[in-house]
Amino acid sequence: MTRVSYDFKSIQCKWQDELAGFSVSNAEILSSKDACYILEMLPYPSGKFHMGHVRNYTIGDVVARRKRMEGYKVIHPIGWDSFGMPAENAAMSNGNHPRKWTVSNISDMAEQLRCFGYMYDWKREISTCSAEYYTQEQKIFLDFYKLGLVYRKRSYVNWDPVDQTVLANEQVIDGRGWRSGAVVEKKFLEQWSIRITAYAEGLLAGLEDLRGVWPDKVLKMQENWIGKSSGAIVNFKLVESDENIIVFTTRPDTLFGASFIAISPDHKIAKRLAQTDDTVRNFVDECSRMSTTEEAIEKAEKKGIFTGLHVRHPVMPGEVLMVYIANFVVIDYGTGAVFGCPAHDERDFEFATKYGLPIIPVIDTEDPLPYVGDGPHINSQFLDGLHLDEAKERMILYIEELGIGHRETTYRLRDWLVSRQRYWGCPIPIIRCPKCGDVPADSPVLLPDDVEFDGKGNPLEKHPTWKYVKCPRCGEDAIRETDTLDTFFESSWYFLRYLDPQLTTPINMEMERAALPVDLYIGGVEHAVLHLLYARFFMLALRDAGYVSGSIPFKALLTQGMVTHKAYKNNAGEWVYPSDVVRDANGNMIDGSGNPVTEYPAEKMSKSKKNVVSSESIIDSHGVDAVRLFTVSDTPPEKDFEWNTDALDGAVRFLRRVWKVFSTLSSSREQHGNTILLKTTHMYIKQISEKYETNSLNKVVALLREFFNEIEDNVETEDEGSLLSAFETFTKMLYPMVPFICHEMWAMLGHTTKISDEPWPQYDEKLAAVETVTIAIQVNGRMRGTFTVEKDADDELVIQRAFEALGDKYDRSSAKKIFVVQNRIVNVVL
RNA sequence: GCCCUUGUGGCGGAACCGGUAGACGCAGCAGACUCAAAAUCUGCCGCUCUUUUGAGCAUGGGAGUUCGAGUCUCCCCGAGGGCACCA
Repeated sequence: MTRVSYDFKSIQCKWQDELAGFSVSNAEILSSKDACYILEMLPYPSGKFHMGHVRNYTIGDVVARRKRMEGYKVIHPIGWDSFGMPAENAAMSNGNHPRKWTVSNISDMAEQLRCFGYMYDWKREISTCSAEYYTQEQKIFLDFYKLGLVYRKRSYVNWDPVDQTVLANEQVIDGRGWRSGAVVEKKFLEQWSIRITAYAEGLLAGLEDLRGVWPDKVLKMQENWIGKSSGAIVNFKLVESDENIIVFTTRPDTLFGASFIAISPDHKIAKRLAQTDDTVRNFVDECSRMSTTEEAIEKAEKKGIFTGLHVRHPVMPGEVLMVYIANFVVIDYGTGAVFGCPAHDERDFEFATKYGLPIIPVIDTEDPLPYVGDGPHINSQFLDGLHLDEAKERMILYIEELGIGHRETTYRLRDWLVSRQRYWGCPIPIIRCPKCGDVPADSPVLLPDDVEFDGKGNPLEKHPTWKYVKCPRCGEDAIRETDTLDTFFESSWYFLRYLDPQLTTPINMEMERAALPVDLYIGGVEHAVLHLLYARFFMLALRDAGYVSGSIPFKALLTQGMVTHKAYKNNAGEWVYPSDVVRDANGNMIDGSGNPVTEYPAEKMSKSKKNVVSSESIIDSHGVDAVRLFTVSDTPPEKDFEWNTDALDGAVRFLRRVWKVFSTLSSSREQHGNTILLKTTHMYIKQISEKYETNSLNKVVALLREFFNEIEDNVETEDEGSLLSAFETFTKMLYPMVPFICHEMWAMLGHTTKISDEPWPQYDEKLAAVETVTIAIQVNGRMRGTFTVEKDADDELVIQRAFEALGDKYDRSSAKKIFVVQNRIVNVVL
């Protein structure tokens, strides 16, 4: 065998093209029953390929390569989420057109992906900013429109003052824009929305199908986001007029404890009063100025103002309740009005105490008020003595009987606001005609290229000609909608487009039946309620629009953790690159100029903290295989991964050792009898396959290293053929993680076929079986030694051997009881 | 405030269904090779006492169930995440 040293650079060069991709045609997929769709969240082409990408795509590639060896027709596509703000911002700062900027970034990033040896089907590549993609999306949009799932209305919306656009609820995190981080303002604007709330129940039910295959955390987050609550609607009649105040409650059982009504400052009655009453107007204005950030809400005092109005108690004739406008009642949940039951609600209690309102207990309890738990009802006429669930039920039936209310379920989920006042997005294909109203565009709406970026407003709005069109219905002058779609719209269905990216209709349904749901979807957990909720909604809506047959986009989900690194700051308050931190003579950390440095705990890699590691420099110094191996070693995929250059060195060291053993192998395949390594090999095939199956890649690496240690230990003693055979099996199982070195070794071992075409190793149950086991001996539950015995030996023999091993110190006759767990333990109780 | 997850050596992490805690690595220590260093190889490596042998203590803390608990139950503490004037 050739004895050249491990030179990762030449190996990378040699196999780059070989590894760059595998294509499986639709014909192959449709004719076989073994499609396996492995997908990683598509990247935004920022131009920067960071360690988060490396981790995400390495995990996906390892899984895809192994599935392919297992004989599946693997669909493993890649594409570009290429609409969005950064391209437009770049255009504003350097005058480069967003398309040019985007295309050039895509080519840079595609090159990086090739460098890492990721196996993609490049024939399926898509870019969401291409007309082929977004014009198909417009068809979907219009079909949703026809189904009544799209509407335009004026309402309070989240306005991001930095990105100069509105945002969906899901995109506001702690009162700030998800991308810009700016405090979101409330504006009353006319915007396009998607009726995702129509699918609230379906989205909730769909979570049940994903239990066990999606992380519990994600299911829980979506469940909370949808926020179903059941209760009742109750009408309270105003004393002063014929009007009603409609209230939603989850506690109709406490209706007899009602002592006031509170309406939102944005409630129509509050607004009407504000027109004539200065005190009310001042109060309403004050509330609208109130910040909606978390901290502000935390601190805000419960405040209210009496309207002068009263309502009749719906179930206690003769009783009258005062109506307040209160700052804690929000307009966009329930009906924007509540009844206050201070005895059994903390907020109502605070309010009632402040304004001297009655506190009427209706649940018998020893606990101090407010008491929100269950208990027998009191002061509640026909509910007296009943507990929570039954009391609720009886009250709902009662108000339904009286015709003053009904059972009601509400959701926290809001409709998805999808219009954005930006250029670089999919144009909303609607034409606004003064005569006909909103009319669907009769042909695809292309983004014009000749636009100006001066940073003020939407360039489409200011384009001299683009928006002026004739109405497709009446032929009169009309204008195009100049808003574009939220970019989450594109990522909500791209996994369907990969199945047939050139098709002249949006989705190839035959392929959808064959390939969906995606078998494994890999990406960051930050999309738990954004992208992952929208994609689930899309499947439901697309099914109703006749585009797909299934309802689940992703069968299994793996949310990988962040890549983190320690950060360092010097005494001047500047962040310092980890590589610039050294230790002085006293062992204290200092930077290059000798300033003392403080270490900060590992955090997500970010340029501003200088704790980034560039993928280019690291593959240059350590090689792609080592980086790939390292990123799947040690840490489970779903946990945060702390970058550690020493451990990366360890990965290189391991590959060198592998190479060293490889270069001493003989080409002889002659084997002499039943060897130790044969059994070892089968045991490891079994274990490693199992760990791959659950995507426990860190455990796969540990087992591969154990297996290799065994091979290495037997280099001198095993016959050449057995050694070679064990090593080849090892190489096949190592290959999905480090494809470059494995391709090279496989070829040099004299194979004319490629390792990527090898079938996954199978094990023989008999050979993989353990023959002897080590049994632990305990006396009164304390470890007192071990002994070995053949597997499945009967208890009597095991007990005998245990006492032999214990020696003279213990006598069997003095044992009160002896517990034997087969193949594991003997516990002698004295 | 509510909900969820989580806590194991100096570090990342293993440990099937309650049955030998610490696999596999990283760091560290000692030795071999070397003029020396690096690389490589060999050995050690939870803590305390002990000459070896061994004994005791150890999975955030405290109780409990059990022959036996990292694993199950209850209480408390810490960390991370989600939601939030949600009626």
